[in-house]
Amino acid sequence: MIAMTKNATTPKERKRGSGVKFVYDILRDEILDLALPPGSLIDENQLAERFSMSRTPIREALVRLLGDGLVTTLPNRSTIVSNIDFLNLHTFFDALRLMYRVTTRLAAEHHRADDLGRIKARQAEFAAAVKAEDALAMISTNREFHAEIAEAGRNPYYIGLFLKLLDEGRRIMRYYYSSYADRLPPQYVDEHDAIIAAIEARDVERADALASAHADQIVRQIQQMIAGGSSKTISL
Amino acid sequence: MIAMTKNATTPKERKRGSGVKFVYDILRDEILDLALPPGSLIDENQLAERFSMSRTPIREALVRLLGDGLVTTLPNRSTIVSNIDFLNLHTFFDALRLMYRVTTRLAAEHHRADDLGRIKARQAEFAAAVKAEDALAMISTNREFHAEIAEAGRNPYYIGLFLKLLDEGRRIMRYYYSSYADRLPPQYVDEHDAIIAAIEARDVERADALASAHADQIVRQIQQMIAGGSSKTISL
DNA sequence: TCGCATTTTTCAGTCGACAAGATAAATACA
DNA sequence: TGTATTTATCTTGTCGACTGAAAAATGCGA
Repeated sequence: MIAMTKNATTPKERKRGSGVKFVYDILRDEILDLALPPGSLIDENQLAERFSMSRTPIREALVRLLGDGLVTTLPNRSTIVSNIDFLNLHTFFDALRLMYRVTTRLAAEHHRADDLGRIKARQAEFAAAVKAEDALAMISTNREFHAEIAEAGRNPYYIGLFLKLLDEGRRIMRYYYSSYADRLPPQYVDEHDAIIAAIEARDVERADALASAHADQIVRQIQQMIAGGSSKTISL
Repeated sequence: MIAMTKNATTPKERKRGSGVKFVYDILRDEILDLALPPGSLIDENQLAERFSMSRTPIREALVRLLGDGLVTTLPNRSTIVSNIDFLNLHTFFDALRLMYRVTTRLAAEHHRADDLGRIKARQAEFAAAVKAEDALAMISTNREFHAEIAEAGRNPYYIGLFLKLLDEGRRIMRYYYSSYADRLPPQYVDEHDAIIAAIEARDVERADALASAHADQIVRQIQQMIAGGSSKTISL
């Protein structure tokens, strides 16, 4: 039997219509955290029992995950957690870099007064994670920081792709993540600050350049992790 | 009662597992062709009867369309065909332009021998549509042409977003499309040829520039359609 | 011991039914 | 006659069961 660890799962009753979102969110999280590693078999009956609900809402959640590309279904056979395409990681990096740039550009162009506050709040959270040397928190707060910037850019198409990429990045990082205190480059905090300043000054070109450099940094770090990492030892 | 026009729908039996894809494809097509205009109510029971199958596969198809953003569901109430966000069309144009550029760039960089053949085949189809002054065919063959280029670029993230944008474009064009022979700028054919040449020569920068200009052309034409079009008279 | 055909088992795809929200209709009341 | 409240209807969300297709298990002959 596979992992399929914990946990509670409300023994009580759920509100009508909430069931799907409930299992979707949980499964999605478990996939991105590699609690369900790529290739894991996903059994509908098992999930139905685990969440103590019928197969129907489970199925709907799986269809959504399919749409996100997080699971793959073999026709008439089991559905599995999608594999990470390690051979084509460069396409991922390329798209990630472009989205970093484009969203930051647009934020510099279109941000409104209250956007800055939210962005700075995310940056504070990120700084706290760096200070605490909590790499996992870094990943997630970094995501929120850049997602907030993307929101300020107000292009739903870019936002959608960017979020997808950031999530896939989370999965990749997890994969190559061995120890807690790998290397935590604190210059990220400064780079974030510089990006914020450029956005605030509405300096589109500078924002672009900074985001580009920042993206290169991050991509490089991930590539280092991949190259040097003891890999596949998923701690925690 | 709403439109929900034609048609046959296989009276015979379907193969197991094909049901969902079947209704998904048809509904998707009808939405993009505005046979189901934005805001249309989508009734599961009605569809179930129309396709003579249970509500379950219908439902799954709708969930997929939801993932594509083509339909919207009001909780516990009906699902409707998603509206076109006319107020933010500029975000659409912006993303479309970028994807035109990026995919063409990558095609120039990464295309392989047999890619050119496929691309040229699509271009031939496009030229035929132009010659026939069939604007609807132009839209669809133009889509296939650029989709083929995107495939040659081999970045699944860009391909995904680009296809989504091209489909949304089809819907928008349909919306503002009044007469068959609006204006059919034949220079598109030449522009396509130039793009092909640049890709073949692996001249990335030239391919980028040409794609950029081409995108601007197309965007401009759509904007003209919107501005001058008698609008909302959806013929055919 | 191995390869192939056959049976068994498992699980995805589909179905019909029921129950809970929500809306529209009907009724009561001021 | 207009507004509030109850009732009826309609539709979605969920359920349990059935069916069939593919994989695993079994049997058999070389």
